[in-house]
Amino acid sequence: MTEHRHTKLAREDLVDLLGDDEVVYGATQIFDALSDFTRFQILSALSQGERSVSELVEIASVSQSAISHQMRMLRDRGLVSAHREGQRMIYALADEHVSTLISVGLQHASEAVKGGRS
Amino acid sequence: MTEHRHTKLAREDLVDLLGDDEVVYGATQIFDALSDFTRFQILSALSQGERSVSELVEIASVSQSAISHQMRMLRDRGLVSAHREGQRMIYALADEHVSTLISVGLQHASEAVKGGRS
DNA sequence: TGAACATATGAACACTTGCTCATATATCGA
DNA sequence: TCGATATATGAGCAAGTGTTCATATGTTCA
Repeated sequence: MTEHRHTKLAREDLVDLLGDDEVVYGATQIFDALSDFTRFQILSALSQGERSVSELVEIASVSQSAISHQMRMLRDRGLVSAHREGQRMIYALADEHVSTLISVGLQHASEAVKGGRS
Repeated sequence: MTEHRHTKLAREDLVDLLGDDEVVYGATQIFDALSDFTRFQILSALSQGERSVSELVEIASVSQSAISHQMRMLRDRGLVSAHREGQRMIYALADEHVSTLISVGLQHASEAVKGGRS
């Protein structure tokens, strides 16, 4: 396991990363994962703990098939990990950054929505 | 102007926000803005300072029309603001959260990519 | 006013996406 | 092994997306 516990990036390092198309593409991929309502709900739930597929079906209110398809994508992108427990497949977040992103995204949205609500 | 300078959210507040579909949808919208390669480049550039449309055309290597279309979307979502300076339109980030998200996204991607490169 | 420059807009199109339906695979208990 | 339960997979489709091309609007300077 690599050690990388929320070390803040210097501005110059950030600019370096921006010059690397592969890194930039990778960044867009994680944002893409969070850009869909269903996937956001899945990842938010996982950010609070492991969940089985059937639990996620309940949480996201979509079909079991839809959840499975989404989980495959999230697994392919390395955002979640899975292990079997009896008949159930248990999914967990595989990337600590996702939680941070969810938190910042929600904070942004709640401030944006506050303005529009009396 | 509302004061909201990076106050960290308590876990309970986060769970509250997750229950609000409107807030969740708003969060997915900002992630959607960052999920496209062109828009990510635009927003990264703006996170380092104001830019005109023609500058963004250079940075993102797409047509002027493509940039204008994207800027309209970013304006509609309240992520950028614009003002005119002579013949130029100058765009700027309108949301401080975007910079944070870009930074975390790049950090995630650089760690992910590091593994795949010798 | 008219040419040159900067940006915006609308239509059209290839491509992608998230879903459903049907079905396959995997595991458990009797 | 059989039926029940849990999850995965593939095909197909309606809806959405990002781009380009052509053109419109806006601004400056002579």
